[in-house]
Amino acid sequence: MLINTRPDPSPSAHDRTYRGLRTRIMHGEIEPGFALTLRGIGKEFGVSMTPAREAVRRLVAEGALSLSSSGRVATPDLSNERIEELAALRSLIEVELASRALPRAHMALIDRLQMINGTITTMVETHDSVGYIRTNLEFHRTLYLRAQAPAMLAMAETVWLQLGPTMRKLYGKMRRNEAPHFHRHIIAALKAGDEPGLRLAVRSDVTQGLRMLTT
Amino acid sequence: MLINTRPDPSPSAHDRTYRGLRTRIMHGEIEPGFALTLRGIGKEFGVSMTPAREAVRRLVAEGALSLSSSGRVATPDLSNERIEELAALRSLIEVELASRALPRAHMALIDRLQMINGTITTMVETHDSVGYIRTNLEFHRTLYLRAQAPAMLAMAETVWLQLGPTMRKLYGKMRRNEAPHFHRHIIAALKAGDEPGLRLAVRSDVTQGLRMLTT
DNA sequence: ATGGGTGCGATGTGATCACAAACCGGGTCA
DNA sequence: TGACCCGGTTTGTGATCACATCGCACCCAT
Repeated sequence: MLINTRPDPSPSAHDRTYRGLRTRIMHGEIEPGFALTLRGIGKEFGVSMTPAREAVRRLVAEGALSLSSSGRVATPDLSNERIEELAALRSLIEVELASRALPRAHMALIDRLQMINGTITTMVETHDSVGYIRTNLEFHRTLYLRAQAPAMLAMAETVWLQLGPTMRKLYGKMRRNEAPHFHRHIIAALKAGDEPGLRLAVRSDVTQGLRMLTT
Repeated sequence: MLINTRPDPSPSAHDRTYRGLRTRIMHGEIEPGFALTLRGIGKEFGVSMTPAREAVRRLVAEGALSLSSSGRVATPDLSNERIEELAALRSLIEVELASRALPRAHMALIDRLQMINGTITTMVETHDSVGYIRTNLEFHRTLYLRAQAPAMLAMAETVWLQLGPTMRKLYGKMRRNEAPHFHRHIIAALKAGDEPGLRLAVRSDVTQGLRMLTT
């Protein structure tokens, strides 16, 4: 009766457009500063301008897109200060999410995380930066889902969304030859039930990428 | 040239509608579960359905409004678990904001906070719950503006927005006869440059209201 | 009298259109 | 040669319309 957790049986045109754009942005498939047009988005998703505009407005509200003064829409090119803020937000929220997930982390979850981490290694080896970002986010989301904190998770995803295009630039320029080793620390802390260690590992993993950009 | 921090010289119809609704929601002028209609919103702000729909979509994206399965829009009626999450988010983000504002807090800021706190007392005495919520938020925003962290502040305001209608219910039912005394602790810690004290005071102030609801 | 079906009004959705502003050329003149 | 102007084109905005869906109340049959 009140269970509306169903993912929506008939996705509206607006929702398809929104989800499509959102995924592309979050996974870093669009470079910072790239300009989009409503008619172009509409044509791409087979809808008219109206749903395209709603999807764009929604993404602007979430900080995934930037609206210039004349209404032109583009992916944002973040300043270093803003990147630092967003990294700090990631750290704050995700450390809390990990901490809440810890007591509920069964062995099945840890196995799944290890499997995802293996996929990340594959992505690194094949130099698939989009796949790397997507799988890395899947690693974090899988862990945080156990926290049973949907509002916090939504907040964290909003931050990921804002960092999407920048992550593309970041991981594009860094010589990456191995999966993030802090993921192993996270898994180890989960196994040991070590909360301080988990918090430190998550914080380190989240803020490691930042150092590449602002220095 | 690139300075588009100007608050927008000609507010569009969509923006007026959005801001109007947002203010009313954040200040607790609408009770939880109240239903709105696009045509009603349009008539109220003198615009057509299109800008009204965009404003609603934006507010839904920010969690300020809830979209039922059939597309009907209403202010959300939050569960206790969600309220706890949002309170925890407020605590995480606002403690960080206060901490970042501390080194930049001059005497003029402290004076201004004390003045706002006086206004809060007035609001309490006149039983103006909307005015109370508005002035209380002004107190926090004035402090956090000094942190020079716009992304974090935006995140905090999003949380306020989601809690708006619930705050109305909360402050409506509590017998309140004095301004929140943790505000005095905040001001004292600012004066003393006491960061741990400030963090504790902010955390206490933010989570105090929660206890009224979930118990 | 009451339960269920039916039709009308209200509501959200998406497409289309008219319009204004912005952008991007080329062409012209100093 | 270079800067400036100007017109065509692109783009966002907001209004309006047609339509599907939902809710609700009224009415009829049992």
